[in-house]
Amino acid sequence: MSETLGDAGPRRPVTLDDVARRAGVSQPTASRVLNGSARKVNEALRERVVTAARELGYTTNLSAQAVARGTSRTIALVISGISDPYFSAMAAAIMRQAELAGLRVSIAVTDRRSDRELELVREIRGHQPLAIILAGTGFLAPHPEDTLVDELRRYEETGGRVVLISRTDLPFETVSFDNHEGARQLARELAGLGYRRFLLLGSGTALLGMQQRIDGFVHGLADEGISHAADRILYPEFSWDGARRAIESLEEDTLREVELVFAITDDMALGAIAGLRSRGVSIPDDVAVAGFDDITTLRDIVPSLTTVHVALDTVAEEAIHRATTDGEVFTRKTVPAYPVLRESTPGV
Amino acid sequence: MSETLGDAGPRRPVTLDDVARRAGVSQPTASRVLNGSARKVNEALRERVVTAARELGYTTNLSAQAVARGTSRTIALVISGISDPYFSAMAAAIMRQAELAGLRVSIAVTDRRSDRELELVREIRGHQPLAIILAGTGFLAPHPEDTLVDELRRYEETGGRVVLISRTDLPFETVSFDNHEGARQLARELAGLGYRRFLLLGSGTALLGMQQRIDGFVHGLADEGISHAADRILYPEFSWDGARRAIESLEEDTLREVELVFAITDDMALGAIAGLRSRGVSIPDDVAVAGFDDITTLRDIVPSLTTVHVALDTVAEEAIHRATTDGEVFTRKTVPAYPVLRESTPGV
DNA sequence: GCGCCGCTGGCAACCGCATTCCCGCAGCGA
DNA sequence: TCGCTGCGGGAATGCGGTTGCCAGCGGCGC
Repeated sequence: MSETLGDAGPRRPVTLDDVARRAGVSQPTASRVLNGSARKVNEALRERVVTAARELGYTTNLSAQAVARGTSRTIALVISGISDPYFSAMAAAIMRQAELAGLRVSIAVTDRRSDRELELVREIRGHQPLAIILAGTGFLAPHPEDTLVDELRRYEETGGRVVLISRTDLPFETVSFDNHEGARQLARELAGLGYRRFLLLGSGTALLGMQQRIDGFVHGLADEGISHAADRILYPEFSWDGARRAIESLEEDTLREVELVFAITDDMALGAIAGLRSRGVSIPDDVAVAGFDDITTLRDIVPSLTTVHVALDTVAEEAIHRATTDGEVFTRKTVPAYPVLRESTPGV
Repeated sequence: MSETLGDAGPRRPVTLDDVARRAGVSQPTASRVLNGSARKVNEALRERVVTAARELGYTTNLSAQAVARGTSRTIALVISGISDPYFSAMAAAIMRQAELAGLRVSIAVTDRRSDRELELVREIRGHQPLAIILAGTGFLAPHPEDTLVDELRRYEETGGRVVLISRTDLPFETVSFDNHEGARQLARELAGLGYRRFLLLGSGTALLGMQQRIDGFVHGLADEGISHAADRILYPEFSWDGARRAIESLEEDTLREVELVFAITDDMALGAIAGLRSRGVSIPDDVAVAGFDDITTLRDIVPSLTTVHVALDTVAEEAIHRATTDGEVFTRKTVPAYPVLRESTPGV
């Protein structure tokens, strides 16, 4: 055959037809053998098809399959940023769970731009995945969320499932951490260690989950009879740098009064630490610091960071479960979060 | 119409046909308007089509488009792990460049299992992307690489492009850092700071790029007349924990002689630091430490880590360029890497 | 020995979109 | 006014795979 000499030029990919022909069966039969079908095929034929497929190096054209079936075994994950340790840990957890469920996952990154988020969702809709999981914390301000909601609604109407993680602002299936309770417990533990004068760093951007952490912390302090906490709450830009700058621009007097800084994320806690150090403050001797998220890659920070641990795997599992179980309506589910005390808050 | 009352049950997604019908044009015309076609369409019709599409919330079915066109604007990125800061930074860089080039990127994670890697490549082949970029450091040992090579070859034969990052062991387009030169320059700088007695941490798994870092470092020391360096090279497991354990199980006498530990990755350098600290060694006063990769998320480590900076964006750009430019053969390209001295190596 | 049923393979239609080809039409020059 | 050219719309076909349906075959019961 010309097989032997034809090594140049892009050859056409091997199709199911090729396999069928080589195995001497019809194309539907080959399809039934190679791609999970309910119908049985005679063992001898099955064997021939499998062999032919292997010899030819056949791979199912997943696009064609998706078109024909009208659906795919893929779930789409939308996150804010891939190099953010929180999101990458989340993505890893989701992928782990998805693999267990025999699902592919395709990741899309919004880069924290909500226009991009909308664009991505539209594009994803074009892929007709089984489900869309939105793990990015939504930024309410910039663009009309209704457009996004519309888009997601449309997607749901055509049989897709939408799952939100840590984002209770949209009317879809939601899985989130117990931000309020986690922060509250943390506050109580810290109060138990003798801390009394706190500085809280929230998010300048309106983020529901983040505000819950602030509220929970304040609530926890109130539980312990510390009621003046709400005086010292800052809302800098929601980032490492935002936290650092907030600390750096603090009045000297104000800073001197602070015993402990609680930031709503580990990332911001690190920014706060950087800011504190640039002002010559020693941690934890002068000021203690606590964060939220318990990010693994921060294990090497010195002093080790007191924070609130969130069960990513549980959240991921719940999310995948909701993504794959259709019909039922779960509404909102909350996963526990609990404080982890480390060296950055040794107590007074 | 029944439109008004039919709000229950999965409705069929809006297709191009629906749009065409509503706009009162033929389906090809709608196609030409909505998806980039060479042919022009009358402005009035174009308008009608666009409006109809918007009103109906039409989204191109990308799978169908891929089937019809036989190709897609997607590139597939294969990395070892998503929560590894190095890979997530790499992925972020690739996505940035891809977006500039108007490409989608779908990420697949091997979890460092080479069987999974093979499986993924087969699956990816089924998606018929424009290109496959393999950024994971290959693990040569476990499975016959030829199978992977076969698979990639097949993919190339059907018009796809394969690009490898930091992985010079396979016969495809390759972009990598100048590991050797980067490490060599670092060694020379450190020698210039007065360090003389080094401990090197390599990779127990055979990884070409990683070995180059060791070789380059040794070479650099030799440049400075330090020739006995090769005595103190350890090859622990290629991970944070591997490095930590290697340090912890060091003989007391051996440890006492060490002035500086060079690890082939920042990750391992951190493991080494953890190990050193657990043995009561102060950094950098007793022992200095240097790594490789210059991972951004480690900015908060104290003391800040001396390392070798790699230009991720340049690598990503080169990779995308190779992924999109067909016909030409680029073979192997090297991107510079240069040392960055920080607090972890103050000099003797 | 006949009829019925169940099993399994193949035919053909179909999924949603792109593209080729054909044809009508307007515009232009002669 | 006629013919030619060029543009743009539409019918038909194809992409790779799936699935409803029919037909043929073998097994079984009576």
